[in-house]
Amino acid sequence: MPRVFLVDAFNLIFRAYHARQRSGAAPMRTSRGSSTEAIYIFHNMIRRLQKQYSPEYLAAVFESEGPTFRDEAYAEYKANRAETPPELIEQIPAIERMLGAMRVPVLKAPGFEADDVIGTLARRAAAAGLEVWMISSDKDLLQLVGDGIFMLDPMKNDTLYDPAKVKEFKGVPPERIVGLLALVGDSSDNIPGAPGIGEKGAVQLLSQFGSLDELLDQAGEVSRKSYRESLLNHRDQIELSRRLATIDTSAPVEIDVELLRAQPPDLEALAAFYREYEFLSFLKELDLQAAGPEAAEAEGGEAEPDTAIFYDWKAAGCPDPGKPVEDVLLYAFLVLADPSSCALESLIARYLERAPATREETLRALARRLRPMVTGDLRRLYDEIDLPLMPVLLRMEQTGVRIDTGRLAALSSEMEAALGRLTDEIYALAGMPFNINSPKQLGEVLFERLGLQPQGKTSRTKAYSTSADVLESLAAAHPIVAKILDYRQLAKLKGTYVDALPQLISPEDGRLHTTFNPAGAATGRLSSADPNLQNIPVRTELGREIRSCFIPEPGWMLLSADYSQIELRLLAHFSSDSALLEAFRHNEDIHTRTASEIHGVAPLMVTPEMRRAAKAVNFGIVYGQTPFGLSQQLGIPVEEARAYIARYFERYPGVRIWIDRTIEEVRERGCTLTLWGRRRPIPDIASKNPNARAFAERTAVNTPLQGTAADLMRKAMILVDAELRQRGWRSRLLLQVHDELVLECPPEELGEVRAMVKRTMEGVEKLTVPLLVETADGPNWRDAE
DNA sequence: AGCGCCCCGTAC
DNA sequence: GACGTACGGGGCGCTA
Repeated sequence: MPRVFLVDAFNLIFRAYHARQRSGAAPMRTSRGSSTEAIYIFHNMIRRLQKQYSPEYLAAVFESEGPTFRDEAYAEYKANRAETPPELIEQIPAIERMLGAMRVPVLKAPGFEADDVIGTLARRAAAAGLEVWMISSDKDLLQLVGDGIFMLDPMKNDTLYDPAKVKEFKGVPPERIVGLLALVGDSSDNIPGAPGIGEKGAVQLLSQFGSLDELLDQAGEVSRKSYRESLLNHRDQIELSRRLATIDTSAPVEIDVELLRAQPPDLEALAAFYREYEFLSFLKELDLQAAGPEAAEAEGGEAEPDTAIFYDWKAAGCPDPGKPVEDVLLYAFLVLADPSSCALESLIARYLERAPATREETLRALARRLRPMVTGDLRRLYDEIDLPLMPVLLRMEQTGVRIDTGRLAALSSEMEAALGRLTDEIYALAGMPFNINSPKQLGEVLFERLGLQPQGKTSRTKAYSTSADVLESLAAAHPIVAKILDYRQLAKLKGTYVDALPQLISPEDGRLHTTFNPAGAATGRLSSADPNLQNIPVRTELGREIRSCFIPEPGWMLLSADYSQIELRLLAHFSSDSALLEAFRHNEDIHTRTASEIHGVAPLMVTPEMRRAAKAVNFGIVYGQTPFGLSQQLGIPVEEARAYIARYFERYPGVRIWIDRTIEEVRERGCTLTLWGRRRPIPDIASKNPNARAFAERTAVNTPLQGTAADLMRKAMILVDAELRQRGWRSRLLLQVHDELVLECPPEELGEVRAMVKRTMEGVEKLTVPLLVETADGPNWRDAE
């Protein structure tokens, strides 16, 4: 069906202009000093919409000058609105001229706002059988959505609103948006609404009573007193608010939709415009287009007729196997190894003179800049690991994982009740109610009201610390403390997992789909978000209850396979320390072995407490732990911790040597390297700030271990996925949690898949110590550990 | 109201 | 200050 795009010009110019100001971007001016920022932004937005969606009809709708019917109805209308910056106003005539050159019609109607013009045209075009997309970030327009009318919000990642999306976003369907606005009001338009009724209350009332009229008629029956009185006492004000919020769909716009049909630009006028406003890259592009395709290609460096350029695979989907692919995100991550620097905005700022008009051009330009930097080891990593991993990740994301929602809901109710009880008890012990979730209020209650001994202030704001280890040390001093610790754990697990996860379940297939970011961690680990499925609880009993809600397809099994002690094995490999090598070659329990070494007793004489301390030391070595850190961890004096660490290095001298050598090499080279040559720059290694330098040194030690483990796992995932597919098995990868893979398997495949996964993961690379993979399976994730 | 920072707490 | 890598929830202050 042909589409009509109605662009809410001023709304978008205003929003995009402010977004750019806030981002701190340098102001854009011509050499004569006139501002061109808004012109440039809007130009790019229109070009992008044209390229990306190729609408058959397109028009830009502007506000007309002078008062509208709303000003006549309500003198205070928009009285709160801040003055529009004059330099933005100045650019509007140029924008209209530019649209002329682009042959995009400009519409306005005196006495009406852009919303009314858009509404009128939208209804008319939809009635004529066209599909209408309103391009805007104005929530008021959502009232028009439905019956062939959609809204696209370019400021929100091109979110496209249909009636279901409106309901999801605002809590009410499009036909109740006006009611919602009338109740809630709008401070920026100075629409008063119903005092004391906020968005939540309004959604609840409208869902209960239906329309605004029904609500007003039955206002006496509203149960909450404050709402009832607000509705009864402010009826006139609510009616006025409704009138102001309602878009007029019968504005006098005497224009035939056919006149909005998309046309090619007036190239000469556009070139003149670009010249005048000094948009030189666009001017050059026009010249090249005029000179023909060969010239355009020569200008672009090597030919890319065939190559797909990616940044985000979720938008674009999987290319055919064998098709050349350049992924700008992967390139950037190999070069920079810093997740935040790999954001598109940040890459543009770092590598391009100015942002190209379209996303496609941006990616092309970035690929051209980054390509020559991905050579040698980095090129091999790209070709053999990072790129082949992408389809695997995409499949895992698309598959998702099944959740036992009933069990999760039951857990939520139990936890709710327990939290209620704890809250009462805590208030009673405190002698007053307060917000237990607020560290500030909690600190005041504990350390001022109840007089407990503060353990120190938090680093930045110098507030009382209420962290778990502080509270644990105070548990004996007052009975409230243990209750607060219980409350914290329950509130955390309930809020972060039990209540959050069901909301993210896809209505399409009832499964939970995460997003894996291949450039999410500086070491080369993956990260997982929305939801993060890499930090599902496991340590406490309640946490494991949550884990047990992750379940396979009915009748199938979950299979978990995890690398045992991968980082310590890599430490053995890198350091060649003979005791460490021997321990792993004999497949000893490494923590018991370390305890035995440190205390000079036979492994059989190692007590659980000795093993616990040794385990902390082993972990600490990998993280570059200090005596202070270990003393905190184990609750022992610093001197004792220092002695432990010293004993460790006496028994594993190769480790000491490797750590020193590694730091030295990073100092010379400026970066760390994994086994495959993935680089991470460590600029602070030469810092004069001792703190920064110490941090850099710990990073320098940790990154080769963590990063090599991450690379191993990436390779293993590619191999496991390939084998599953090649064998035509139905078993599939679901999750990766750094050293663990989770799959779901039909029962008849379980045995073979388990053996294959173990063999593949263990055999992924030949090291001087064996890699050991432990597998387990069960009817849920908890029981597959 | 939306955003960002902070504190805190999950995971490996 | 003090243990590496992440994500995210709630509080809270800032800006608009």
